[in-house]
Parts: sequence; structure tokens; C-alpha cells
Amino acid sequence: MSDPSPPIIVWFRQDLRLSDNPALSAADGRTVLPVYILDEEAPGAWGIGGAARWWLHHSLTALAEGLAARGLPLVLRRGPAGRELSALMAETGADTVHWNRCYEPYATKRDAAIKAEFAERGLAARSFNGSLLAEPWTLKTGAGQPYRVFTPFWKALLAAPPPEPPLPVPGGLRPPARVPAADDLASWRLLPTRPDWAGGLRETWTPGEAGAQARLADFLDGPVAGYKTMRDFPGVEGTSRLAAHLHFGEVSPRQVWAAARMLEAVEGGTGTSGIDSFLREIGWREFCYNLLYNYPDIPDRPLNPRFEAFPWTPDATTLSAWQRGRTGYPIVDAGMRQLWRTGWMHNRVRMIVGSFLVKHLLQPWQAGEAWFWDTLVDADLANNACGWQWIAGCGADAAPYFRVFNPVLQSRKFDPEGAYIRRWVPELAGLPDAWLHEPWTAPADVLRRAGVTLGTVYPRPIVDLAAGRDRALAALATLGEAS
DNA sequence: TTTTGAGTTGTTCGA
DNA sequence: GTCGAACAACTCAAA
Repeated sequence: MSDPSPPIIVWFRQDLRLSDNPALSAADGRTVLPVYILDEEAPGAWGIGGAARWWLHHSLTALAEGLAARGLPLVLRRGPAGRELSALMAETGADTVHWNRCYEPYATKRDAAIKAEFAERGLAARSFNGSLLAEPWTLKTGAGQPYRVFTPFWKALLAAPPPEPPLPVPGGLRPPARVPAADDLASWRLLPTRPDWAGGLRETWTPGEAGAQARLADFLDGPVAGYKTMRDFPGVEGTSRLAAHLHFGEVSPRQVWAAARMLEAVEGGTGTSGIDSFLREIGWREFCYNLLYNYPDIPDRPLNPRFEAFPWTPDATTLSAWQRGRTGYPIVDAGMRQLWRTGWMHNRVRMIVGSFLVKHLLQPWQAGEAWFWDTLVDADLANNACGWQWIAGCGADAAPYFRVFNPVLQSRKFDPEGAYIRRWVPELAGLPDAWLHEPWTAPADVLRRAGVTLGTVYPRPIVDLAAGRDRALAALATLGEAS
């Protein structure tokens, strides 16, 4: 016997929120069965990284609580998504599933296959846009090609019809009469044990929709005003820190957009406020998704094929020193330790450590990408791939080849008083500002008074800056000769 | 089709 | 200390 009122299955993915959730709202007034599937078997998928697994656990907990407050369950299942959805439909008599789209290559393939299979069986799969301001197939150049340069992409996005206003939490969702068997979240073992390295994450983040909305409100209430300049100073809380919330869909870009525009209207936006700079960053997220959708190889291969021949010098010892924050360059080590400890790194510092790894150390950008993937709570396939290709110079819209960040100059410029370095590299905290950014140049007595012994307490530089820069430029020059 | 202006986030060198 | 130019050549996107 089939259920007299079979539910609509709402499949949550990277949209772990109840507000502005088109797939959920489209089921308003109906019986719904909310589902999350841990699908680690989709071909081509990048398995969720360690820090992101921690976040996912807490975000799912928050989502389940939000649903429970409305009398609804969250059914957790594990396995191939198509198989699990089919099973749930058989168990409940449901003939319709809703989801908000994902854009990772493995996900678009998998979802298209599910849709096709369901259509053959007379089942309905309805997908919605819950994660982007503009679908990645809508914005094209005059020649009908995907954009490969940010600025024209951004202009096109601004010229397009504005995003729809965000949706409220639907008020008429009805719980199903029967709830199918579900996994216990703890059985997924998303949280670290032995050792529990998540202490710094717990201190830093509040995953979940409420935490995301609070973070957005706090940011728009204060730091956004000075965002244009202050976002470059890692010792200051000048950025939004919304990346992970956006990745997991605890807040939608439409909600961010609407809230920022509202604030701009209230303040009589002049175009010089931090709001426009901030929205540009939301635009970068869109651009990265656009690139990933249209060039699905970018997580693995350089968009500029000439870089296939780049003479990288992969070396496990070098990579390990970078990962552990033992390069001897304080700003680099501070960033890598912030990442390890909190699952996040300030954007300015991401560029510095990225440039250092691929230029001065000549390690393949994919090695940095993989490390970020495992350690960032906001690990996002589109953003991560684009960021690393940009800093490596192999993306379509890349920095000029000669743009090699000098970690000492960057450090002096953006952490002039050393607040960031002293926080994350405490063994150098006693050094005066004049020497903090390059301790190997400090006189012996200055080092002694600060309690710093180079080579033991703190490493000597892993590479000479000038030599590393010259080596990188020489390596880049080989690409020109090859063609 | 051809032309033209431009391209997130920089560094170094020499005046 | 400050300032402007040089740093390759190429590709993109629109006119």
C-alpha cells in the first residue's frame, strides 16, 4: 500500500539552510521529507577534506535542529545518491525530489544521470538555483563564449537583471506520516578523534544557518565600511569570513546581495563604500563557478596549456616545511599555522603563501591546492582551483608572470606592527618590529634578548628570496622557448 | 575581419 | 625616501 500522501523529497546538498531555499520553498504547503546523503562514491568527486568534514557535521546538526523546530525530520543516508534516493522513494511512495543545483563536474554528471533515470521511471526530479546569482550558462561574451576575464564578467553580471529577492522560510511544510530508517550522524565519523585537532575550529566558528546570518549581520554592521582597505590587513578582522558559510549554503549569495544592497540604499551608496568592494568578491565566487562549470578540468590541469610543461620541482621535505609553517618567513609561517589551527587563512596571506610555494619553492600549485582542500573549512572546488591557478599564473585571468610576491615586503606593508605574526608565530613575539619580518637579519644581541635562536627556536629561511625569484622567472621563461 | 584597449591583489631599479 | 618606468608577450572582449 502506498502512503496516502507521499512526501516530496527535498535533497539538501550545499544549501544547508531553510531561508531562501528554492527547492524547499517549492514544496511549501506539501508533505516533505528532508534528506541529506553523504555520497563519497560519485566518480570524480573530491572527497570532503578534514576541516570541511568537521564543519559539515555541525552544519547538519544545526539544520536538523532547525527542521525539528518545525516538526520535520532530517533523514541521513550514506552511499551513491541515485541509489539512496531511489530507495527512499520506494520506501515512502514519493515520486518527486527537489534539489538546488551543484556545479562541480562530478555533481553535474551524477545529477543529470539521476534526472534521466528518474524520467524513464516516471519520477520527477526538479532542480533549482539556490547557490549562484547567475547560472553559469547564462552569462556569455558577445561571441557566445564563457568569460575568461573577471572584469568583463563582472560588468555583465551587473548589467544582467538583478537577482530575485531572497525567499522566506516556508511556513507550510508538513511532516511525513512515517520517517524511513536513517543513519546516526555520529556514525559518519566526520569529527576528528585521536587526536582531536578541532579545538581551534570550535573557538573560531559557528557553523549553521543562524551562525551564518549572524556573521553576515555583524560584518555589514561594522567591518564592511572599511572593507576596501582593511581587508588587506590580516591582523585586523576586516573581512567577512563568510566563505565557509557560503560554501555549505548556510547563507545564499542572494541573501548577501540583498542585505548589502539594502545597506547601500540606507547609506545612499556612493560607490566608494566598502560594500561595492565586498560585492565584487561575491562576484569572484560567481566567476570561479562560471569557470569551473565551463572548464571542468581546472581543479587538476592548468587552464593555460603551456603550463603543462612548467618545470616544477616537487619535493616532500619542502612541501612539508610549508605545510607545517616552518619556512623561516614569518608571514608565511603565520598563515600556514593559522590555517592548521583554525581551518582558515586570511585572503591576503593566502596569496602570499601561495606565491611563495609555487614561485620561490617551485612546488606544483596542485600540491598547495590539495593542502588547502584538506585544511580549509571553506574548501570549495571552484574557488580553490581558481585561486591557485591565478597565483601560479596559469589561469586565463592570471597575474602577470613577473608578479612574484615578496613575503618580506608584503609582511611589512600589510602587517606593519606584527599583530598577525606575533599571534601565530609566538616564538618571535619578542622581536622588535624592525626585525620581526626578517629575523635572520637581526643582530645577534637582538635575537638573544628576544629569546630567538635561529635554526632551533625558529627556522632559518628555507630559500633565499632573490635566488628563488630568479629561479622562478627562469622557469617561466622556459615556457616561452618551448612554443 | 581587424583593431584597440585592457587585464584583482607586485617588485625592482634607477633617477 | 619617493617616484615612474620597466618587466613579455599574449589573450580576451568589444568596437
